[in-house]
Amino acid sequence: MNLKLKNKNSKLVSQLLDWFSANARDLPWRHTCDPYAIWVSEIMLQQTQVKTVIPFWNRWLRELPTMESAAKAPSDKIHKLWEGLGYYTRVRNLQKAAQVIVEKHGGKFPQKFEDVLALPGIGRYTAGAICSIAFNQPTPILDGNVIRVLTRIFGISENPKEKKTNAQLWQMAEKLVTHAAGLNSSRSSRRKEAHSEIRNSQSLLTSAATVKSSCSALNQSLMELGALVCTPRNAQCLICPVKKLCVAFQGNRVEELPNLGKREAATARHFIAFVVGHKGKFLVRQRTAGVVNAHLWEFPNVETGARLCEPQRVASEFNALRITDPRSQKLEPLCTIRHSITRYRITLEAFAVRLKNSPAKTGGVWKTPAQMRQLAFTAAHKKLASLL
DNA sequence: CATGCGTGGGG
DNA sequence: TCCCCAAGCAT
Repeated sequence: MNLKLKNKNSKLVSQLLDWFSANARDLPWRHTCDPYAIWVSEIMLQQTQVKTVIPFWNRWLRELPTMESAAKAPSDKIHKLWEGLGYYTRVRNLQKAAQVIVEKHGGKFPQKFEDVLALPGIGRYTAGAICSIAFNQPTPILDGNVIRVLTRIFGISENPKEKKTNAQLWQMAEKLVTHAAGLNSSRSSRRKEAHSEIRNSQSLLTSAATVKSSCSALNQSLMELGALVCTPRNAQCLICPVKKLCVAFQGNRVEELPNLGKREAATARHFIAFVVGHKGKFLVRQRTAGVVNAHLWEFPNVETGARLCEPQRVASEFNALRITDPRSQKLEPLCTIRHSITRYRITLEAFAVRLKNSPAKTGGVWKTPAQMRQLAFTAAHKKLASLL
């Protein structure tokens, strides 16, 4: 039994490495061996699709190419570079970690797993990904893709979020990457050199027999298979390199796995926003720390219980903001934006307001469109800003 | 350990 | 249109 499993793992690893050698996508962060650049890609890729990340990663590396530049960049700049990616705590933790690396590690990215794990914004997955991909260490990874791939290959029907099952999956991932470590063609003394060779010469497309960074390649192969073949729906089992070893495929259970519970239903919410213009400037405000979209910019807005149709009620909401004398304004419907944020479906009705009188003191700031382009707006409000 | 955190792609 | 979910982490 034990021998059987070991044999299965061995076959899985070599077939995954072969498949990855021939099918790995040409992604920009696969052209570098700079741990800083790989780290940035891993943070951006958390809960975010590859296709979305590519332009953000290119822009970030162009604007902040080094650890030092990231550590000392202004807050406005890092938020603007992250604008549209979501989960903005990630970018603040990224900068905090860069500052820690500059101050405590001499600006050099740490290689010890425990040191990497201790950095803000880096959990078990990301630490494992960096140590394996950048340093070819046999550190396991377990993300959404790997969970899907492993639950199907091994036919695990328990919910992978349960503590016991989750631990089991981490153990499987560890066994696989440990197997891969034994396949490194170079001896330990040459491993590092060989590793940088493969990344620099872009020899991702070599056969497994010559793979020199097996830990890196194995971990990436699991995620790549999950992204390209072993997908949540319409999995391409017929072209899967490990279909013969896959319990779910052999038992026709692919659609059932992984067994993730059901999601909480979305809740509808309604907001109205005001685009207030006066002498070529517009009133905007920065969201406070500790709320959704903290530190990002937006137009003045309020949540309403339901969709507001009557102009009287909209005017009443605007007056409550005490921006100007109630009689000196003109409200014009601008647009309606629908978007989702976490588990809320939001309808945002926007109104343009042209002030006739001077505005009162408000909690916001007056900015020209050119100034606003330097600031990071929430996705919905960025659409409003683009109308100006 | 459950929950909050964003946004956009794709079926 | 609606829903799932994506290279997770912090609290």
